[in-house]
Amino acid sequence: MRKINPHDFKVARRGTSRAINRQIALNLIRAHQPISRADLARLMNVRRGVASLLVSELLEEGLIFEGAVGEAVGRGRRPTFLYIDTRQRCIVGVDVRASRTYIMITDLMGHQIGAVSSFQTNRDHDVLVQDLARRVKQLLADYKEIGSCAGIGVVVPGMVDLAAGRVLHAPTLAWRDVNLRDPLTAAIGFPVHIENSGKACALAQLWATRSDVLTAGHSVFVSVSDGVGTGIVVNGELMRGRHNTAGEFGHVPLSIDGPRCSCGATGCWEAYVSNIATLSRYFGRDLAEPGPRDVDASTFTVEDLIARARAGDAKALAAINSTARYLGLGLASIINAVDPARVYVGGEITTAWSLIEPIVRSALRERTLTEFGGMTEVHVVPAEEHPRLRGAVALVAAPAFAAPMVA
Amino acid sequence: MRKINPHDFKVARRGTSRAINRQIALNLIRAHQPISRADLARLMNVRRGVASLLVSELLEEGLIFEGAVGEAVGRGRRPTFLYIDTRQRCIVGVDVRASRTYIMITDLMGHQIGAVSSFQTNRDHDVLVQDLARRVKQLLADYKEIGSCAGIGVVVPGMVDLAAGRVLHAPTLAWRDVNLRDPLTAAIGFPVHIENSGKACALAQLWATRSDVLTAGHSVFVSVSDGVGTGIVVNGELMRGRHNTAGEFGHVPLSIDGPRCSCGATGCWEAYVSNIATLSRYFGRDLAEPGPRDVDASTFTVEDLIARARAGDAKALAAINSTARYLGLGLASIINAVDPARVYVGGEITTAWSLIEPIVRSALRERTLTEFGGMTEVHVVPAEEHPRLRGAVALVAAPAFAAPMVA
DNA sequence: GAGTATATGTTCGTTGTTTAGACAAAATCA
DNA sequence: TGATTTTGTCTAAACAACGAACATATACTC
Repeated sequence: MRKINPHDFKVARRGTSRAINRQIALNLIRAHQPISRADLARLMNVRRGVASLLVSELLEEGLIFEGAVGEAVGRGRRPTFLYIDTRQRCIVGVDVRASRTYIMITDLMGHQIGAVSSFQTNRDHDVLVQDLARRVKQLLADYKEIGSCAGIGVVVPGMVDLAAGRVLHAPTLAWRDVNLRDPLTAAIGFPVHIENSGKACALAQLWATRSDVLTAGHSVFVSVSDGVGTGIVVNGELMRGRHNTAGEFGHVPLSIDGPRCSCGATGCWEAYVSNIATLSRYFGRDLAEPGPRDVDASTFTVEDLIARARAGDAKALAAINSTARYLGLGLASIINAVDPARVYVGGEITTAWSLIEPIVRSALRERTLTEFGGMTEVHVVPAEEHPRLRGAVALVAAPAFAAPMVA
Repeated sequence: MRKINPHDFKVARRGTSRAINRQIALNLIRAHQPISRADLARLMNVRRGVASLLVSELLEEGLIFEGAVGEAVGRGRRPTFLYIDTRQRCIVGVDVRASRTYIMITDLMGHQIGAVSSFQTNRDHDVLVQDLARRVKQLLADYKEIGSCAGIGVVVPGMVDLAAGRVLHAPTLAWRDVNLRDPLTAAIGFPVHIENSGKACALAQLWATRSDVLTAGHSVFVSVSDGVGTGIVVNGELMRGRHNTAGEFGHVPLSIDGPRCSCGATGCWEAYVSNIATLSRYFGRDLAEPGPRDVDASTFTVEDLIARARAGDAKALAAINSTARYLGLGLASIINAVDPARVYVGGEITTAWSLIEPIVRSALRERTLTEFGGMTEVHVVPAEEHPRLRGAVALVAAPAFAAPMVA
């Protein structure tokens, strides 16, 4: 039950019905391919004639293509199968992180082509833009046979002004109000989309075809790394808020008297569960504080810590278990606030999931208000799936499939 | 950019464009009445012919009516003004609270008719249903000349299963899984809508005509009384989540080591800012704990406390100031999570707003992540506006104006 | 192998809706 | 009194869903 905004609405024009049904058809083909015109008509509950017209329109625009004639199910004429046309177009996804920047190339469905490459992130954004432009151009040249590029998606660990294409604040990169989109667009020559990494991860899961049935348009992505990034999907739409800064559950407190957080406040969830927090707990001091560090502490990662815990280091296990408990307590707050059908968790800590899952779940149940909330599905997204890169790709791929704005 | 759910979508039928434009027209008349067909056509950017057809449809259905011929602005034929037809229909709003239950009767626009009445809440829900049915019937008989009743809206301080019309859990009433809707419908004979009070308050503000311009579909309602109720509006739609339990920011922690909350957990925001928490702070002990209470503590209200603070009682002022600070800290979490254009605050504590606003604002700024967030408008809703009763009424009134479900 | 049944995909007339423009009615101004 | 302007209605054209018929292609049956 949405309210129509009397100052910003979309009147239905002559072509609106067609536009709506066209997008529905496109999405059904995406979700059920290979699929025939007749099956499409049955799914949409319209006459075959209508489905045929919609299909011919999508064919003309090159969004879908007719594959081989399929096998007949019983008797009768064999169907001609339809597919999303992922040939001749590609998407480049870029994940800018504090230490390294990752690049991936995919087809229009977001299927990975070739390997993920990476290079050291230069914190001077002008240099980074040049680095990126060179590498993206090289990648597109290497995969020339795949066809033209539909766009570049870039995710950054910080807040983004979508309209201006600017990174408002990225603490780990020490960026403030950096225009990344326009210089990149100018240097590469293809449209560039920029977004916060947590939001993009949530988008990627929303648009992943496998998630269709269960999440029903309500899901949450929590990315635990140096910081904690979150993206919230409500009613099938990413929650952006008034300034595209919604969804920052990483800085909701667990204890306002708790440890200092990178954001300047104290006791944020992030200050309890981020990789830095976990390592600090292990080393028994605050790694965020400036000061001398031994070699161990500066190169030692959470993966190393998990390895030690698995090898029987009780102190390592205790540090991870603490993080697990705080993770569950924070997830409970998100579940109480959003009531999602599923929570996705990504980040290095998930490699220890078999160790920590019971602790996470028990902490989660401890603070969820309802029995349903306590049973909320928590789904681990392993690093090999490259959730941030998939999010970057989704920035480019998703708009073509989105519902038209109406009413 | 909403995703189309390939398992639950709405195909555009022949009448879909009409249905969309009909609702837009209805909303524009609601927002701009009195308005002529020609002005409506200009606002919608359609031909006058289309607007005329839409209007005649709305006239036939009795949703609007033609008023007197208006004054001509310059030369030319005078316009005939259109209005939402609030005659001959009424709505009854019911606010069930732990101590008392309130009843109000309004027209279809939600404009109050007569005075608000109230009676003591009987915690036996069967008795309460009978009490309510009798009083609502009496009220409708008293205002017989207003016309037939479009429906009864009931708000309760607890979680509600909308599909089943059941109150899942209302702690202050000690209700669990109580079917309120069906017995009430049977006893009164008009459709009954039940909803959580925080959600309903948010709905009422969303549908209040004055808020159209500024909130842009992103707003939050926080109701501070015995507990803390919240309702979140995202993209012009109330955030319900998978089980209609979304929006419970009252139980997001300020400090997980903090005081015990009625929900069973510790350190919830509610345990810091609810009226009970404020009074406990003043009396120096936990009022939620069972045990002997002096007369003072059981009849003394937050309003009394505020009166003492205004009269110069330093201890009272300190208790209120603490609440103000915690209020601001919690609001910051909501703002970080939702990034609303405006936050509405209701409840007894708002009568002290002139005292506490600077403290609330400063605490809010302390924990908001962005400058924009820190500037988020906080709007006090005084008790005289009866926000919960308006919410109850909105449950009945809003569906007629909502955008049609499409795509 | 011919005929029948069945499924796919196209075509065509019907109905409903927006779009474009003309027209009558009503008011102001010269 | 006539020109001008605005409102509201009406008509034809374009467009899209609806409904049914038709051609095509395959499998099954006798």
